[in-house]
Amino acid sequence: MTDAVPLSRSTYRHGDLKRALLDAGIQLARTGGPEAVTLREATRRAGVVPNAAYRHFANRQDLLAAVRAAALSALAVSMETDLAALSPEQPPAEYATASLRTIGAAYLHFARSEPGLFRTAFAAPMQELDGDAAEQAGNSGLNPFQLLGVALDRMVKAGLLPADRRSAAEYLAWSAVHGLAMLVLDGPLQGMPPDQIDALIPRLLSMVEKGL
Amino acid sequence: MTDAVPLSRSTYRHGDLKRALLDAGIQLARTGGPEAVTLREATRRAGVVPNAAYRHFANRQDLLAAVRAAALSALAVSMETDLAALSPEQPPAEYATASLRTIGAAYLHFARSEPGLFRTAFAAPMQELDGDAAEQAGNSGLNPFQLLGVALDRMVKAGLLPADRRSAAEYLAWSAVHGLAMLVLDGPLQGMPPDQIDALIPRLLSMVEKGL
DNA sequence: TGTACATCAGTGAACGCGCGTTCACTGATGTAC
DNA sequence: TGTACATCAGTGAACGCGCGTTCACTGATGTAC
Repeated sequence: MTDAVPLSRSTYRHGDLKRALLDAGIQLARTGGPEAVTLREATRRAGVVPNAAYRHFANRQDLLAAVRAAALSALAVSMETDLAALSPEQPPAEYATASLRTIGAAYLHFARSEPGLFRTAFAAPMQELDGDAAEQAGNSGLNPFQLLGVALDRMVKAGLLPADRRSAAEYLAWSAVHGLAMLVLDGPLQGMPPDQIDALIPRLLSMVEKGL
Repeated sequence: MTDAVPLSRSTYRHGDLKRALLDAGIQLARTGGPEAVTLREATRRAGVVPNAAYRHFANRQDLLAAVRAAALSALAVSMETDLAALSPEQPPAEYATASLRTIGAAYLHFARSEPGLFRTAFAAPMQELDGDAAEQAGNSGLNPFQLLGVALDRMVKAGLLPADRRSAAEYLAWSAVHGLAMLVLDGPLQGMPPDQIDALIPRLLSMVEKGL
């Protein structure tokens, strides 16, 4: 994705096949989830012969990893956008809870509006959860997991979360929203009417907030 | 699975190919999850030609559905076993919380000890969540979802859960445990050391208990 | 400014794989007489 | 009790599918002189 010299080596034969394959992969993931991301279909869409992909990706897994990174980045950006709409001027306690709820709501909104990307992002181990994997990050340079961490830190600072419960709190909050997302997307709650899901979300976020 | 006359039509040619295919399917699911449940491999293991499966299952989906039902039933039985170890004599409040925690713990234990079956059970819509789909049920005749409902009812009766929060509370509790299970099994938390997960579980269950 | 050359992105053809599913069949079993 | 027959569980062979991946190639581009 981010080469050392991204511009100098543009337009050669196809122009930018790597980018084209990645874009095709993202589209495939949007529509059909991770299983739909195949080298043959991606090259087909890029108007290129199947094995041409091997000039830019080691194999199918490699392309899939790039798509996954893009999906995670998209989620991070989406979270940041919603967070930016919050006023940091408000009382710390309100700001902290609003941050946490915004993160959770953005997560679930992403899951519902981009189910294919969501499934692609989270159907496999995430590299360097805490590290600085730039490809997964949003504009701030933080990935979704790290953004959640920031929100939880605010909760502690605001006195809403005891410091001794801060550790690993990410995983608890994450579990709750992730579980609902999966139940609704892939699981037994697939048939649930959207407005019933809408009603569930604030209740779930309240549970996390109070239960942490 | 449960024919009207299950014994009368046994041993014919193969003996009980339907059962053999189902068993093979369950083993495949245990090892490789739902994707591993294929007609060809199931028939191979049953020592039979591939298309013989069509005498007993309409197609691959049909076999998979049977395997899924068996997986759900296994989870229900596991929950019931743990619940049976509880003493109903104890104070209602304790009994209720213990029931709820036992359900959650059993769910997570099943997910971790039988990841393939777990993924098979919950990677698709569950038929008749509230209905009496006997194939998914444990010995009590209740499926996992219904067992959770019973535990929540006890919470209400014990005065630990306000009645106006009872509705749809299943989905909130379920989301939390399901999320952790998925993160650990298929998701970004795959690499987490088991004892760290062990430590997380009671905290998650507390969160649900307090947050509901 | 022009020419020879090396690079390497994309081609063309082919592999082997395992899958689900359909077809016409055969022969052991259960049953009617 | 014995025999003819119908049933239908399992056979054998074959289909088409899409996939990932490897091989030797070619020809447009960038570069060195």
